[in-house]
Amino acid sequence: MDLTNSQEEYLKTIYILKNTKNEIRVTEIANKLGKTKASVNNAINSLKQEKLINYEPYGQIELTKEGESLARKIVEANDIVKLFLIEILGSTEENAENEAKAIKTVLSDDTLNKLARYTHKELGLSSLDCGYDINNQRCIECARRNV
Amino acid sequence: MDLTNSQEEYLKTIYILKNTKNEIRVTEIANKLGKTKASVNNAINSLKQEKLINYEPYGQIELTKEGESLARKIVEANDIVKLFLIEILGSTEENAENEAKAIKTVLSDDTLNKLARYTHKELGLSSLDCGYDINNQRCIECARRNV
DNA sequence: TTGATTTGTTAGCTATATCTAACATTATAT
DNA sequence: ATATAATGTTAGATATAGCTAACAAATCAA
Repeated sequence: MDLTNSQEEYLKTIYILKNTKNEIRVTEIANKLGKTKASVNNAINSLKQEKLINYEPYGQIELTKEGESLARKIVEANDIVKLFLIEILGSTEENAENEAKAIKTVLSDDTLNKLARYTHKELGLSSLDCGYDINNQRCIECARRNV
Repeated sequence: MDLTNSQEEYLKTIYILKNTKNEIRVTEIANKLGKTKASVNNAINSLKQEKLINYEPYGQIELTKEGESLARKIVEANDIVKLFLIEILGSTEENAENEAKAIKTVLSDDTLNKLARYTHKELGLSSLDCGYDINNQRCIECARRNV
């Protein structure tokens, strides 16, 4: 039931595009990820099979409830790693983006939570331990500041 | 010329076994990595093709100069990530081992250096910035403490 | 409204990485 | 010295993830 890196990448992209455009096109995903339309087609069919998106040929791409929640988690994991790389280690935005993408797929929820809490604390966003939990409610402070 | 994750994993294992045993057997690698002997066979042939190991059927596995240096780097990257996960985030040894393995393959040299320096500094192993560089000489303090 | 352009799909190929099963070689023990 | 066990190899299958090229459907413009 676990997604492959590739599937996560596609799901993340769909989620992000959903929040900026009203229509998602296969071509758009392909361009964004630097893949061919054929590859995207394969990918969305595999996501459909996993019931993470609804899709009919030539139709709209829609995230299912499960797909949406999984995507949210993936994006959030990405943000956690990126924040750490940029703010704590001093990586560049571009570098952080690339590496976060790859790293987030291999970290356990527990590690992600630890990393988020550590980073928040170091940055003074929370006093001691914000109790961040990627699967549940985010700490109020973190939510307010969107970190 | 870049190795795949899988190749890195095999190379790392060979390097580590070399330092503990005088003989490396295909079966041993297979057990250590939880793969079949057939898979190991494929892998060592691909490493041979990359000139990272010397190997003749039924013979000894030997790291070439290039293989040895690459392996050293992989192991060191692994240690950097593991140290951070355990000492800074408080992960368990087991968890850190698993995640470090996966993470190290995607981090740039630059990020690894930053992570090492950050961890060393936080742990008080170095005063300010130990100047750790995975490709060159390690800082004297780090080398002495083997971190 | 119809032809051109854009968008999406399908078929078939490639490469990596795994597996199982069968076979070959080497080592061991009596 | 030879049978058995351990070790190593090969062949062939599967799955993922990508590609190109050819085709199909939808959209747009004249």
